[in-house]
Amino acid sequence: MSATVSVKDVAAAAGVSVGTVSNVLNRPDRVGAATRSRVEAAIEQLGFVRNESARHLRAGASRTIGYLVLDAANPFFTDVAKGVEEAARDAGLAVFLCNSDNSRQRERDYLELLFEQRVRGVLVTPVDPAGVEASLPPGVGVPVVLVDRTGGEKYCSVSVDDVYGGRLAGQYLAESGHERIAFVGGPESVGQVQDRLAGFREAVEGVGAPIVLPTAALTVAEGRAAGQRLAGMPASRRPTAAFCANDLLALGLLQEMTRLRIRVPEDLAIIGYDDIEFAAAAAVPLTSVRQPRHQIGRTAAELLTEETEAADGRAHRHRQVVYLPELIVRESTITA
Amino acid sequence: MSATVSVKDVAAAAGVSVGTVSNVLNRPDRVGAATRSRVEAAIEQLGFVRNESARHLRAGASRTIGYLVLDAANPFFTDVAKGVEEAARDAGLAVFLCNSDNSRQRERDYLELLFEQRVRGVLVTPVDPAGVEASLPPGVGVPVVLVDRTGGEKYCSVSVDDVYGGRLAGQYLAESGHERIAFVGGPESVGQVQDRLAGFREAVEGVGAPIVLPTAALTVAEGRAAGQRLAGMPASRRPTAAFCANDLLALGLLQEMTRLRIRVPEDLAIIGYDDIEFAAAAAVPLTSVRQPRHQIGRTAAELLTEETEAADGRAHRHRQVVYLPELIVRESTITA
DNA sequence: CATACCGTCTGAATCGTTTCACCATCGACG
DNA sequence: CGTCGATGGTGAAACGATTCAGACGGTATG
Repeated sequence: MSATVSVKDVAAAAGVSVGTVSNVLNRPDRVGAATRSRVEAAIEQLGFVRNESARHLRAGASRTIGYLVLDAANPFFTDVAKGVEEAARDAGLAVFLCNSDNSRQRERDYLELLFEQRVRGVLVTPVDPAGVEASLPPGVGVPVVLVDRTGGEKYCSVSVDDVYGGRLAGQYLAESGHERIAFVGGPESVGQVQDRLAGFREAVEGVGAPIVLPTAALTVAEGRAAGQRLAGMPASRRPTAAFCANDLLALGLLQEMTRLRIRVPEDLAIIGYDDIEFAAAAAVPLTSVRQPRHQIGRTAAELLTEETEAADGRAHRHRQVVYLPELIVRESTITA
Repeated sequence: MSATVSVKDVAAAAGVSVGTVSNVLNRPDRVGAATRSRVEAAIEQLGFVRNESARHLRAGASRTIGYLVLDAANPFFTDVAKGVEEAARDAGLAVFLCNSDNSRQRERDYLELLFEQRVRGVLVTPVDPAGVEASLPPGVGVPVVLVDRTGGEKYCSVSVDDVYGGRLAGQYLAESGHERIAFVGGPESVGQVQDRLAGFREAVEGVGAPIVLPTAALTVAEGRAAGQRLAGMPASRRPTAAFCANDLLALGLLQEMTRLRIRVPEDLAIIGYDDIEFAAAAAVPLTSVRQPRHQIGRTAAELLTEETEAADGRAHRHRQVVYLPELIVRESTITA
């Protein structure tokens, strides 16, 4: 039981050579029917499970890719992951999910682990927009595709134009007549936050600079905290609209407003970002900037397989796919 | 670049034998300082990355575990996963997350993959409570721990007493004076659903049998659908309280009630299950049966490492850890 | 001076699978 | 009857890292 069964054991039990066992496993048609069933019986009976490490050591290529995600608890990423898995499955690959949880250290550790495993390729949403390359030992021969970030010319990437998304939100609020407008989000080190704020700033310029409420993370709890700060402002100077860097923040903010009896959208209009499922499911359904989450995942996985296959032939040109987000208007911003 | 570098290349570059390179990697103290730095320079310069497959083939043990999850989009599981990762990290292990997405087929595929990789151990929340063993090729020597399910005597497991949880919800509603009570959940094949309903049934027996609204899945969308069915009932016969098999359903139900202007909790009290973060963040904060999500994950990972280590020594006795859930009362059931 | 011993390094064997050149058997064909 | 082709099977080499018995100087010990 405890001793693991190898092809050798199977071969002995079936009275054939190891080569034949391997053939049964990989090209059954090359083997006579009688022998084949004898080998198959032995496999079944001994409970043989092929050792990937050995197979892989010989073959050089694995059938697995890794997706290193920034925050597994954020529904945005799990939706992207679903797209990834779908496309990977179509290509006959399996996906290992890893969670860097916003930690540069864990990101590095997991990348190293994935490279050591010689996975077919790696998808990664990097913690630090700039420092991707620092964490990526170059030239291991493992293709890397950036997800939800661009990576210059050095990598394939799939991203969404966050500046444009911020602009969408800003324009909409400005056109709705709001004059005191807040931006809730942080930390600034996150590229997505920077870009969304930049686009937003630009769009609301006409009505004045936005009040920035920085947060320590993109979580529901931080959204609630920002809500308290916002509620603490005198009503005459309090913003009438808030754009949150993601939906988790927006949901937290919304909850806190409800608790403090500040009406949404009458007293405060709220826009989120990502359009996760919980955004529509909130009691005051959330206006949000939608990203094609599923599509992002699919495309990323497709770029990866493309790069993998190109490696065999001639050189591969890195591509940067950029999607445009879309504003989904719901009750949280509609004033009658 | 494309050709991968092996210890042999490093050895050649540093002018030493492969054995020495290996020693630098694994027991640096056995190697002279001068030689060591020469080897390290070569490693750095060639961009050498150790091939896990080879190392592992020789060593027989990997430093990775797998966690095969039922639904990566359900925050409950991502929270459990966080606990798993934490404990695994303490034990020096890395975690690969896999998502069976409620599909028996994918569950089998991923288990096979993990076994083939000879991971140190596997945590799994099985799709089918009964058919775990069917999917688990026995005796591969890879320890398996069941999460959120019990597995008889054959596996270690960490679970929560779902019957008790259902009873908690039922008792609370019955004591609150509700007489027409609904249960929202499904499919019945899911063990968790069965148990929660059983406990619930038992507890509300005194006030009459619950009205069961079956759902096809444990998702927000299905919760909304159930809400429509519920709203379609004549007000005189409509339940005054609903217990949902998980929080996603409850959130969907809540949203639909709000949309249809059925007041929560005045017209309909709602109890969810899991107490995910979004439950507290809902605009009508949700009463919910809380499971120690994080603790479940930690304990599961600890049982796994325990079993792994015991394998070396004498026989291992499987343990079943069962936690008790706790009712968290919030506004969604409080009638003034 | 011979011996023992230490620190350092080498080289070959090993893990389990795949692959490939090669062998045996047999029927068909000229 | 010899030859040719299939067809089905064999066995050893190879993948890359680890490990272990031993080689080689050099120093301390008796």
